[in-house]
Amino acid sequence: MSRVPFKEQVLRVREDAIVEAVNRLLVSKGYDLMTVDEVAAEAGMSKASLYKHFTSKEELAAAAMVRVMDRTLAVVEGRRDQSADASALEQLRAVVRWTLQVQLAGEMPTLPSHNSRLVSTLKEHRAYMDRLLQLSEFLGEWITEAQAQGDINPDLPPELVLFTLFARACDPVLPLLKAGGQYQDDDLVDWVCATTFSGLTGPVPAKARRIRNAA
Amino acid sequence: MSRVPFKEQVLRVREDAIVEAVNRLLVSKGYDLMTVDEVAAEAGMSKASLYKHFTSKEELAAAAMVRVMDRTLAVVEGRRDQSADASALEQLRAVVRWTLQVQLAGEMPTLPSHNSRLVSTLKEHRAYMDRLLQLSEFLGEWITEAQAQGDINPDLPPELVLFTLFARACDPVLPLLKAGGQYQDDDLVDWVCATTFSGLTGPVPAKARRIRNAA
DNA sequence: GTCTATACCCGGATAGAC
DNA sequence: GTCTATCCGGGTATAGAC
Repeated sequence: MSRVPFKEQVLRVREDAIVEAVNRLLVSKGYDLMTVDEVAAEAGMSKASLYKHFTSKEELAAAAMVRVMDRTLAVVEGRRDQSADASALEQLRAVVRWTLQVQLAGEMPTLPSHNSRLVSTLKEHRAYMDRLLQLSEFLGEWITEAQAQGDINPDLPPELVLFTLFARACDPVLPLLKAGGQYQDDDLVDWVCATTFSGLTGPVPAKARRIRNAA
Repeated sequence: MSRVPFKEQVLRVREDAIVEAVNRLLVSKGYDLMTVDEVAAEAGMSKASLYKHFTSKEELAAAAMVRVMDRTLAVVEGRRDQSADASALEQLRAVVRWTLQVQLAGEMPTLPSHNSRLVSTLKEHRAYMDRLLQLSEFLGEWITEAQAQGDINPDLPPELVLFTLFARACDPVLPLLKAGGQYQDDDLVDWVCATTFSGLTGPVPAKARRIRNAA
């Protein structure tokens, strides 16, 4: 077996602690209000040490996004291999469900789209862009398959479907309802998942359809 | 007729210019990256003068939100009075369409939900909260009516429906697709509106339903 | 590589003359 | 009420000793 130098292991552990802290802070305060001092404090080191691992605040954010991308890719690839009998629509629905659960668990980081420095850092970031493209391809296959089977509206551009699914990762509806505090997490996930695929109208029972069409 | 003092007219005009500038900057850079210096420059006055009208950056943001609320309330009340024959669902759909168009036109301001100072300023802000509640009541009536008629899924909490509609005002799908630049604005509005009410599955033609249910 | 201390800058808010 | 000039907190990033 190949020996991993002890020093590198320590390095990895510390960097994991940093990225973990960034993730927590991105969730709780958002990128702009997150300070590098806080990250260092949460990760248990000084700010200067932190800057030896990551060269800028933008790089910290990118690392957190890489981490969540890896988690997502693991889920997607897992379902590819082990639930290959599921329909494309079911696969997509399962991924959305998982995304909503991660968000409810307070583990889904998001970044402000307005910050142009941050956006360009991400666009240059190989590790991040590779994973983003990889994920888009996986989902894209399921999307076109579901459209071919008529499970997703074939008139919609696949791009729009993809973005709509991505958008569930930062859907404001979930935190708003959770803040109200009068619903079970599972119900929230069910409802948002249902509206994503079936809309507010909902899956129309045959009876209601007849009545409405008659009107 | 009651005479409006000239000085007050000037005041109003200048404050309109300020709020207009804030709106533009909120759209283009977002709250965090918007600086009060920029607002003053765009409004054509010095920062110190600006602070005579609005006492803080948060108040500026609140004023912009009041403005967009007023625009929205005008649309809603207009449809109430002049399109009273439309179904509740049609009314809601029309409001969503209008919202999406405003967003595409680059006139829809949004605020970061993470900033707790900002959030508490808004919660204390009478003018803003009054309008928010008023709008929620108007939409709430249409929502329960549409649910009673079976046009909106009655199993969904009205709250969730309301939040889902509100969320269209800051839907990231629209700007993402617009950035791609290969679709007409009208199509984008149609598609997002369709997915909001009918979901990604889309309005299911009877034929497809039979085929799928048989499988 | 880790720390303490600090340079440097930017942005919100204000002082004080007019 | 408007301006110029300034304060001051806080944030990113770095210097330099260990």
